Formats: sequence, C-alpha cells, structure tokens
Amino acid sequence: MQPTIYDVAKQAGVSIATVSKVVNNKGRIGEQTKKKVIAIMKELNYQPNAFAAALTGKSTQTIGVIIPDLANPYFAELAKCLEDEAHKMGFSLMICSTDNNSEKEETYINLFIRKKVDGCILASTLSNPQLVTELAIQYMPVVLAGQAILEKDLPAVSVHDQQGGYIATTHLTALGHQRIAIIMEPKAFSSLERLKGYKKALKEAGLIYDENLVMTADATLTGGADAFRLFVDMEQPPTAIFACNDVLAIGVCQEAHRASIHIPDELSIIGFDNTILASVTSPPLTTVAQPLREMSRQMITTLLTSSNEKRGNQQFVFEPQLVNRQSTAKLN
Amino acid sequence: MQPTIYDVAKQAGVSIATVSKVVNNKGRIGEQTKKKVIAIMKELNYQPNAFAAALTGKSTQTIGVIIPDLANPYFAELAKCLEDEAHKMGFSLMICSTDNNSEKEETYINLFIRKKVDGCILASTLSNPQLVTELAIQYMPVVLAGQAILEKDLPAVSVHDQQGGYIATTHLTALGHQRIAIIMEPKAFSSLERLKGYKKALKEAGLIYDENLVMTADATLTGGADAFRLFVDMEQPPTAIFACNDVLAIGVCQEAHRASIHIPDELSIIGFDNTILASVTSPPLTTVAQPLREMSRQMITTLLTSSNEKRGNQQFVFEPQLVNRQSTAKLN
DNA sequence: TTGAAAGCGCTAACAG
DNA sequence: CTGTTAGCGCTTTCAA
Repeated sequence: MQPTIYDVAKQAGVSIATVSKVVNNKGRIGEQTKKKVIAIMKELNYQPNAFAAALTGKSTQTIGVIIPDLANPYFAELAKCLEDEAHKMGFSLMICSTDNNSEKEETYINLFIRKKVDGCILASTLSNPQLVTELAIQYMPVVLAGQAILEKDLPAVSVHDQQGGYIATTHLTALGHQRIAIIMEPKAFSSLERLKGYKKALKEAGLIYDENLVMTADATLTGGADAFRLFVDMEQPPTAIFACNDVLAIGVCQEAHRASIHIPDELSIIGFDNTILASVTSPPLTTVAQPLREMSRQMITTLLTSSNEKRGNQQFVFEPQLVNRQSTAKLN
Repeated sequence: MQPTIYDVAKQAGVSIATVSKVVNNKGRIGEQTKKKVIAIMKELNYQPNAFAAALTGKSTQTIGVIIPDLANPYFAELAKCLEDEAHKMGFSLMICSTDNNSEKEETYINLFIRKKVDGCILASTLSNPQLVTELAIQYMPVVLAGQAILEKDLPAVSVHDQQGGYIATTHLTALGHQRIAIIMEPKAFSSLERLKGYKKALKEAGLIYDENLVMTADATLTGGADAFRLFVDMEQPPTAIFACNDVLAIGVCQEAHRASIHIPDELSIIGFDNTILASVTSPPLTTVAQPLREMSRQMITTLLTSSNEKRGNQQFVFEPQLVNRQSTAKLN
C-alpha cells in the first residue's frame, strides 16, 4: 500500500497537520521539523493523494481537452502545444478524442465534471451545444477553440476563419480560376465560416456561387479522395479546389495523382492549417496557416484567468496567413 | 456549487446510502425509490464526485500514457488507438508528452501516482529506468510500449524491432546496395534493436558494418535533414538509408530534394512505422509497418488484466511488415 | 511552532 | 428495502 500522510507523520513523530504544512509549504514550521519531515517523505516515497486534497477544495491542476480526432495532425499539433503551455503553468491535460461521436462527447464532458478538472478546452463543435452552455454555467470555465462565434457569451480563441477562407479563395481567383470548389467538414463550425469567406471572395471576383461546387467530407484522406471523384465526374469540373483542411486537400491530391490529373497544372488545390503534411507532399501544399502556438497559449491563459474572475467575455481572433507553396497555379 | 449526494438525498427524501446504491446500481432498492432518485439526479444534473469515490477505494477508470512527442504522427496514431480501446473498456486516458525531457517524465509519473490512475503505458524510453521499476512495484501496473526487453520482468508489447530492422535492411541489400546508412533516434530502445537487425542483415549479405554509416538524430524533419547532409558530405556517401522512423526518413527525402538528389534513383530510403506521412509523400515512402491497432488493444488488455492478477510476466511481440512503395530502387 | 478535530463527498458494512 | 455510521487522506481553522 502507498504511504499516507499518517505514515509520514508517525515516522517523523509529528502530527499530520505539520506534514500537510510542509507538503504545501504553508504556515510556519521549524527548520528542524521541516527537514525531518522532508527526509521521511523521501524515504517513504510519499506522494500526496490528489483526490483527498481535491476533496477539501484544492484544485486538481488538470485541464480537460476535447478534440475530434487525435490522428489528424492538426489536432495532434494543437494537443502538443496545449500540453506545452499547460505544463509551463503547472497543469496537466486530460485529452479526449471524440471522433465526432456525440455519445463520446457527452461521456467525456461528464467525466470532466466528475473528475473535477479545473476547466476545459473544446476544440470540437459539439453536437449538443446546450451541453456546453450548461457545463460552462454550472460547472467549470470553458474555452472554445476554433469556433469563435458559436456561443457568443463564451470565451473563445480561433483564427479568423472567414478571413482564412477569403484569403484562400482570393488566392485562387487571383490566379484566374473561375470554377472553384470547396470541401467542408461536416459539423465543423470553422468550415461554415470559411465558406462565408469563400463566398465573399467569389463575389468580389465577380463569380457566382454555385452550390454544386460545395461538398462535405470527413476529414480523412479517403474523404478528400471521394470528394475529388465527385468533382471530376461533373460535366463542368472545377479548376481549383479549396479544402477546409490539409488532410482533405492531400486526399484530393492523391486521388488526382491516381487519376493522372496533374497538380497544379490541371488542377489547383489549397488546404488549411499548414500541418506537417503540407510541407511534406509533392508538390508541397499551398495552405493557410494558423498561429497554433500563440493560440494555444491564449487558450490556456484565458482558461486559467477566467477561472478566477469573469472579466467580461473574451473572444480572441488570430490572423490566418497564406503559405504559398506549389499546389496552386495560374489557370491556363 | 455542484450538487452532492446529500442534495439528491434530501430532494428525494431518502438517505445518501440509497442514492449511492442507485448510482452504482448495487444492492436492492424499490422500483419506486429508484425512479424517484433517478429523476432527481437528472433534475439536479448530478454527477458523482470521482474523487470522493476513489478515496473509498473505487477505481478511477483512468490510464496514464507517456509518449515522447504527440506531434509525431506515429505517437498521435498510437494515442488515438489507445484511446479507442480504452474507451471500449470504459476507461479514459491521461496523455502526457515528454519531449524526452527527464524532468517532465518524472513529473508525470508522480502525477499518475497522485491521481491514482489505474495503470500506465510507457511509450517513451525513460531516462531513469529505475523509476519505472519503482513505479511498477510500489504503485501501479505498467506496460511498456515498444521496448520489449528493456525491463525483462515487466509486461511489454512491441513490434519485433530487430526483425523490423532486418527486413528493412534486407530489402535494401536485395536491391544491390552495399553502402547502407542507418539513422537512429537518441535514447530510444527500439532504435537499438533495429540496429541489431540492420547489422544482422548486413552480415548475411556479406557486407561489413561501418560505424561511420550510423547516425543519431532527433525524430524531426530537421533531424533527418541534418543527418542527410552529414552523409552526403562523406567521401563515400551511402547509396541507401534506413531511417528508424518515417519522420526522419521524410526529413532526408526533403533535404535530398533540395540538394537535387533524386529518390530513389540516386538514393534509396526506407522508413519505419508506416504513418500517414509515408503514404502522402512523393515518392511514397517504403517503410515498415507496425500493427498499431492490435498492439494498442493488447496494451490495454494486458494492463487491465495484469492489475487483477500477476499471471507471470507478459511480453507480446508483433510482427512488422514491409510496405514496399517507391522510395527504394535497385542500385544502378 | 505545533496539534486536535471537523469536514470534503462518497462507499460499505451493519442494523433495522 | 432503507438508513446510520465509520472511515478514505487531506486541508484548515482554532487552541495550546
């Protein structure tokens, strides 16, 4: 059995209160006793039971994170950044991947409540938005990641998705493309915003919005490939595609390659997120970058400060940036 | 404040013991009372406090996972698979990324102890192996991931790394390569094993082992690129490179491309892990696959059963498999 | 500077 | 079938 505070106290010949004080470095204790207690703790390999501590009101120093898919490099990178930032602040993460499965979402949220995490970061667009509000009101601070406007009254940090969609599409129109398709993710708030930017760019370029050119696909390689096939089978296929994330974009690249359609000469494609994938493909993927590191930092600090005091509702929006590589080219 | 079992009991006009029983579905309770209590729980949005429960001896249904780098697609995929399997068994994960930083490793291990996770999976080769033994003996079940033989007396699941290294190298020798380099990861047990397989394959092919051809680099794109540069600067550069993981392999591919060295015609390269990256590059990367899904399942079940009964020490070794794509070619 | 004791929310005998 | 009660390990007044 693991040693408890009682074991340490007994060994050291002091009371548990004293041990507690040295553990937490609180109150006044004599140098002598302090040293002795510390020695005993080492000897017994004592680790305070976080539960017992939490029960009496201490924080658990844990942050819950809900993301749709850890295997998507974008979210893996997000998770890593969050982990780094949290660790700097002395917090650890409970990372949960939901696969956009609403049952899992609910399970995990309840888990967070039961485990008394100090707050949570929601990077999935939950199927049940009411759950989020409830969570935030009744239980713990919440920050939304990448879904700025969904819940107007909740702290959120994201890129300016609309702007991102606009940048991407404008890049394509500037290259002379007229039939530009878009592939969105299902249920993702960010995709909706990016679509708005897409429309705006189209309009500015004097192009008309064609519903046939918008498709929805799961954020996987095969999702992108499937969407691609639907596009090429059209009577009038697009000459450029804006995929709402890199994985989708690369899915179409691969399928295009299989179909012997050359990128970017015959088809331009632009992604979003600037994940490691984008730098690695051939041709390297033109994409839109998010300042993940800064965003992560902001998420953590926002979460941690909003737990102290609700200082008005906070929405942080970061600027996306075009990363021009070689998967897009002038229409010829 | 969140409702406690007392609130529910009061509202329902019963004792806390009764509520506890319905929560845990234990003991005998009248249909009437049961219904009533359930209704009240819903109404109050009651979630039992996991800490209080854990304090009285109940399991936390949590598994700790330590991996070196979440941003490496291999580990991200591992984490995702583990998450899936754990979820099926009603467990959740506490994922920690250490960056091979020994201070972090220790912090996280202590965290696991304090948070009373039910067991942990170690996918990093910890700098302090004694810590692992201590953890396993004094505190909780441990399973080693990808480091089968490190601690002979600990449950472990991994691919047959030596075999993997052998397969990879043999593939190269069969293509006629005579100067074959290897890039290892620092501090990784698996790399050491793969090196053994490499040596064995060399020997079988009648080639001599040349220490100059073995290099160590961090598992990043730049790590791979750096190693590549050192190789090409040699008087007698290798004609093929076996990188101990895909990220490294792709790092060298990219740098080779920059140096206008054509792959596979001028240089063959083979990776390890068969991550999403391997399928996405151009040329697609020849690599060695691990059956991640099955391995993850084994890790979870091993961990969970070994917590019940120590039934002898368990080592599970899975077979690696060559995935022949287009980054390797006959020496000409 | 130290210790006694109450209480955090829950479970598990044990009584009724 | 239901309730009483004694802890689980720790923090925190409050006295000494």
